[in-house]
Amino acid sequence: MAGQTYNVTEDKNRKKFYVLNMFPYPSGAGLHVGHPLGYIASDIYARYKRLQGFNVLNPMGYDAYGLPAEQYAIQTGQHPAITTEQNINRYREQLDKIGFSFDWSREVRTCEPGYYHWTQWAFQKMFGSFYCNKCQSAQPIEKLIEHFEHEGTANLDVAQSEELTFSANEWNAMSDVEKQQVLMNYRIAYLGETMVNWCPQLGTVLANDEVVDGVSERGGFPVVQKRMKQWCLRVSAYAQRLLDGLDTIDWTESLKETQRNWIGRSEGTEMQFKVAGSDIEFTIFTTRADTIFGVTFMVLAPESELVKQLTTPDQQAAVDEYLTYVKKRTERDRISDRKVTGVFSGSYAINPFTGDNIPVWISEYVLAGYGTGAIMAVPAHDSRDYAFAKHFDLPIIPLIEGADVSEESFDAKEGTVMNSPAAGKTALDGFSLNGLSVKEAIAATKKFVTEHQLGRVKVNFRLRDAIFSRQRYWGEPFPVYYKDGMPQMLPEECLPLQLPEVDKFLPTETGEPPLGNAKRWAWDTKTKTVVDNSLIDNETVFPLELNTMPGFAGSSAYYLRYMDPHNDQALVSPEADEYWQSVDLYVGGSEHATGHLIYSRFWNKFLFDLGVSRKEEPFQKLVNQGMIQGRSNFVYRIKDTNTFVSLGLKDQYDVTPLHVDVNIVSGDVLDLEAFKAWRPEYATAEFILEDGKYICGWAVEKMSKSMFNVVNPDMIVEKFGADTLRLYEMFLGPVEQAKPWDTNGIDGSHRFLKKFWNLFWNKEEFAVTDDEPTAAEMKSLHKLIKKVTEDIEVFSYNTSIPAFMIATNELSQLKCQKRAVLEPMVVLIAPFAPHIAEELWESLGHTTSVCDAQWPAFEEKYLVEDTMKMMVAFNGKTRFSIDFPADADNATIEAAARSHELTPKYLEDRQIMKVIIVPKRMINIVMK
RNA sequence: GCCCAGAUGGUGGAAUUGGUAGACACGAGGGACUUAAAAUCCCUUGACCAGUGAUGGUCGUACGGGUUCGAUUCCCGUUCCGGGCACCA
Repeated sequence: MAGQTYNVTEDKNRKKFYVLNMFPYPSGAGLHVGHPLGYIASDIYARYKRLQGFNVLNPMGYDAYGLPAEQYAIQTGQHPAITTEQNINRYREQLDKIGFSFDWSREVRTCEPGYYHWTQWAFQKMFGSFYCNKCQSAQPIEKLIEHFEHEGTANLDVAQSEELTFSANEWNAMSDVEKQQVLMNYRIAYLGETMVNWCPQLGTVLANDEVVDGVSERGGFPVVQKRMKQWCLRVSAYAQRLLDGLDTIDWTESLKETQRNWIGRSEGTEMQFKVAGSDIEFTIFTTRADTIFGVTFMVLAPESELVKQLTTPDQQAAVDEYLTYVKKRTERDRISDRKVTGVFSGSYAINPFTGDNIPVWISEYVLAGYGTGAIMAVPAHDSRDYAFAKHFDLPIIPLIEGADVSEESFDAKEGTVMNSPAAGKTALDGFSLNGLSVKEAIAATKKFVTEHQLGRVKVNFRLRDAIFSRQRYWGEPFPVYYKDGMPQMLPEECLPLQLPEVDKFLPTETGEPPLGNAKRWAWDTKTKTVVDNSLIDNETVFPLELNTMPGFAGSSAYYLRYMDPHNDQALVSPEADEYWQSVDLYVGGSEHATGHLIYSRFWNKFLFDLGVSRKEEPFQKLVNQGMIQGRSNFVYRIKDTNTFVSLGLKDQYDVTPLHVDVNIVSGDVLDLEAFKAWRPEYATAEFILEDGKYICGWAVEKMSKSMFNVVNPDMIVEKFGADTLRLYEMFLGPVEQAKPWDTNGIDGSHRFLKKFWNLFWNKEEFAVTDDEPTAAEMKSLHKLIKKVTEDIEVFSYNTSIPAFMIATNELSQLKCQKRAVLEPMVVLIAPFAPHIAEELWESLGHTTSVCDAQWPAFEEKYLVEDTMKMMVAFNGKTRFSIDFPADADNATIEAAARSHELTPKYLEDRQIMKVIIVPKRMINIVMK
């Protein structure tokens, strides 16, 4: 084992297999037993594939940029690079103890210039690209410029922030800065003034997936909406491809569903509404075009630009007051108290189908960021509109036959349409939906709207562009400088732009990001070097970007970098990429479903468009390992005393439950001396015991320091060995499932390994003979091969291990010491318990590593049962069973039946009419 | 509210295609070895009923129905737990 490496090269003579774990953020707390779960599962798979002859890439690295190191730096002044380095060393030490087969020569760290070179490079490429909807691909921005020079915005079908209209002449007449501003509207990485999630406590903006329930995911601080100029990635351009790609990959249905929800495709209609008494026209988006005859009011988002235009002078004061109120509310407020608020704008819109005047309201329940920020409200068939109409006493017109809308709206898309138009009224061009089903009505309305140019069919996505700036120090710097207020990219050959030194990691006094503290953070365009800020003259020396990139930047393409980690000419060479293609098995937590797993799919699709990545989807199969929860222990202190009472007796006293360190509890029995030594205040503790023991209470909680339920893998390895830890983690339950850690059961796994060992070791020496194995021994072996092979393929390791245990028990009873049986068993156990396998392999007289052995193939002939069972059942019950030889013919079966109770008399007595023999397991069915 | 995935002994969980439910392990109880302890090994362990006993019977996979000779498995409905999305029009 010593000195063995698992380093691989692109060996074209062998088939490749790429196994990947989500790389960890090296936190100061080190690994607990939950972290290695996924690594163990994927390591088993990697070792299995290697034994099958695959060239397996199984790399590991560190997602090294992150908030905790920066916050530690702010508190202590310790440079985050130092903290990160220390934590990485600790992680490596812990990982090495568990015996993973990682190719450490390919290790990456996102914070190293050699790595983030390519993060910056990809960002620059995104800046230099736009998204063409027609060819569904990213294209160089030069192509767009060419289009503008010839046609302006005519015949343009591209992803954009706003729909702009200008002619070729207008474009050509623009100044350079104006052109730059226009292009920003189309770039895939763009500087955009948008509403962002601003977290004042963290002093930075956050992406949508970093905000949970209106507070920051890290720290749980309030988040407010703020208009800011930030770098953004046009992820939304890829929405349809991100959705379609899900059908091509082997992920769990629930994870795909989560991504589908997040992408939020919705097919609907955009319709234009004119404003009464003016030539203003505005557009709304609806999925229920069929409800156009039930519209009784319109609603604008408070942030909508239309608010200014549509507010009448006599409503101005009320509207202003409302806008002030809305501005004060944080995201959290809006979620927690969902009260109905709003104000009338004073204007009326005209229903294009009926000509009716409809009041236009303003309310925060309409979101500026989705659709057009304006809706048509149909209170009868939308619960939100219904609540609004009830609150402000607006009319409600039911449109579905039989729907009772006196108490609540009827939101379901079913039923027969009525009142469309209402009796005695006529709509534009005699249009009517009455009598149609809702589905038909939606289709008919879409058709009518398109033909009469009242609007268009439109697909909307909930997926927002990713905000890509963070006001932090410990992240990738943008390779960007500013000239005339417009961002300029550093020349490609000047990358990487290295993170500068600062003396303070906090924002500057003027509120600029931490990089504002850097003294040497200016770009000299002549020498193409970073120079002192004092040299900035805005002619040849310019200020550099002060924001840094977010956490997901470095993790978005690391799987490509592992293919060719030391290449300083390219992110990945075409040769390496051609060989490794994409990740075959990706293992990690499902908490990344809407973050990393969306961003890296987007990032990879962009690189695919560029021709850098050969596969459109980066991760073919994905397995989410479940979280390992902690199992906390409690002691019960009698109030106002230092006396602790055992679990069974606690109800007789008035007690306070207190968390106790699980490491001084064994099988829920407290180690009293260790408890007294645990904390000074317990040194004089007294105990009320039951049966001479102190029994602790327990509960399943998140594994965390504060609950004293963190179990460190190092301790397990020290006590039982890495193989026991590996085996036990797999035996705990299905890999995908969340489950509590319970050290109690670990003895079983440990005992099994000892038993396995004792198949070879007869207390004095390794004893294995070259005798031919018996059929029974071969059967035991081949059943095991089949079971383990199939289980590994579908990742159900927890059922594989019992198979080992059964086989081991069977063979130990057979006093098996046959080489032909034991050698394959060692190979089989090798993925699960590599250390013991390696030692046994050597003891069997092999000079090569067990990794060079071949995974055994099972032979069908040993699997066939020698006896079959015939089951006799009637009245829904199995009555008895008869054994007979497996190769029996019908006469033999009949004879077997007759020799038992299944005689004609038996059948007659029970009024059994007929016996059916079905194939498969030869089960007999007896019918009355 | 919408969507997805679940529910099996005291516990974690097996049963992969509809075919003897509860593999394997933990825990518990009993026993062997031992001066003793540790270690190891063996037996019992879903519930209930009958029997001294071997054993036999009934019930039993959240709940209520259905399909089937036969359902943990398939279908319909209900309850509960977990996850995702959520003023997304």
